[in-house]
Amino acid sequence: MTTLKKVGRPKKFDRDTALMSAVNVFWLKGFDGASMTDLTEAMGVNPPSLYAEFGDKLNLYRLAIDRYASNDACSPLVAFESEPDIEKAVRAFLNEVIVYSTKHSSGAKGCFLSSSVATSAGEIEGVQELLKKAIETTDRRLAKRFDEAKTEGSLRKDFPSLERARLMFDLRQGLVFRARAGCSVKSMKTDIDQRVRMILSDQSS
Amino acid sequence: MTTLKKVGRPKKFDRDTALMSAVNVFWLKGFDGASMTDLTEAMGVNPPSLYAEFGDKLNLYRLAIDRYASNDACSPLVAFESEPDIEKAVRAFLNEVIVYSTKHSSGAKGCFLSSSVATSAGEIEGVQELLKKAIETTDRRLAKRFDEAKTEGSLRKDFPSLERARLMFDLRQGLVFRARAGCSVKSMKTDIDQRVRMILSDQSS
DNA sequence: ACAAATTTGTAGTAATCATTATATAAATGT
DNA sequence: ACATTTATATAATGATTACTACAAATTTGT
Repeated sequence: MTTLKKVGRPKKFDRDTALMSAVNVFWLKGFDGASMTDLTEAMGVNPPSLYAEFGDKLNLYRLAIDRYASNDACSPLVAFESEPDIEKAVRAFLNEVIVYSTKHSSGAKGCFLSSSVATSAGEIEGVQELLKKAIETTDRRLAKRFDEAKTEGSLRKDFPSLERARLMFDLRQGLVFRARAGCSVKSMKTDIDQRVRMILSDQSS
Repeated sequence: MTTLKKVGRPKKFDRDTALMSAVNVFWLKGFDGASMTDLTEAMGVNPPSLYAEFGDKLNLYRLAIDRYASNDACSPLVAFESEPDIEKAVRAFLNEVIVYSTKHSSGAKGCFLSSSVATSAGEIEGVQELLKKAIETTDRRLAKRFDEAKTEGSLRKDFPSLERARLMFDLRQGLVFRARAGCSVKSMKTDIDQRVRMILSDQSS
């Protein structure tokens, strides 16, 4: 039984959907640019309910970051992990980064963490730590896929998984920054083939 | 004659130094996070004088972005351009990006454009265009140095200057993002040698 | 010395901000 | 049926926001 009857008037909103709406508002406008009015309207939650459920604005922001950062379904990562062929997987990752950062349904460009949260890392307590953790987690998640390709035999034994994971992730920042700046999909896609080769290249030479 | 006597009470501030102080405040706090009180205090300019000199907050922001983006003395670029040996030049660029984004005198981490301005590109009119222009200008400025190395003979004739310029710039975004998230200098420096080789590598194989 | 011009410093404006007090509505338990 | 519990809706709170009116201060020109 997941739905156990509770006393009192039932909530009008779903916690997780409301939180994702908050992510979209913060993504589009940033922490300081997003007003509580923006948030309550987008989330469909009245101020008193919002404060009861999520605490104050800062706490809601931290929860939004955490929700976004711990999203296993992040499409570029999923694309990278679900494609069996490692070369196609790397290509799918880069492709999906471009699609994701230019065509998100909320209208926000780039990536919530690197295009919006980064700004508040200088001032808002706790944000920098959340960001750092998200980066390290993603580095490891990317490296894991490379490690699997190594044990499976499609990548050579001395392939530097973590180093190339960081490379992929850093290239990603470039793409999302360009997306936020309004660069065209076409202009960003021109370098993909070359970058796939680089990421998988043997640099012992 | 640069200093011509003007009637009226003289200004107490230097326009350009005040503008650079504004850059630092916006860099640290973002557009919405920076209050006019923050700005007037840091710039040493009273509100009426500020409005007379720079217009409203939005116009000051645009001027600050323009001042920062058109700074020929950007230390990573200068390092890249002034080192004669192309391999050392690439290494100097990456090194300087790390130093710049972690040790800036204002206390702000990362890069003003990618760590702060990017947030406002979603909402504030004109910012996205300024960003895009800055990216394209930097891409070309980096490519120019590669072209010079080609004509001078230290890089092969078919070296793809603009493609590698974009690569360098995108890798830079990764570094400044990590810096903003509080990653250590040491952790970021580990990949430099490998990345230098990649940027200069021959990918015809 | 005095008028004209321009900036400074202070104190204010109206609007918006995050947050909360109050009252009403909708569920369950007995 | 009625008390208890929880969430809702509205409106108000004090603080802060961007911005400006006003008077004093400091320069040049005559």
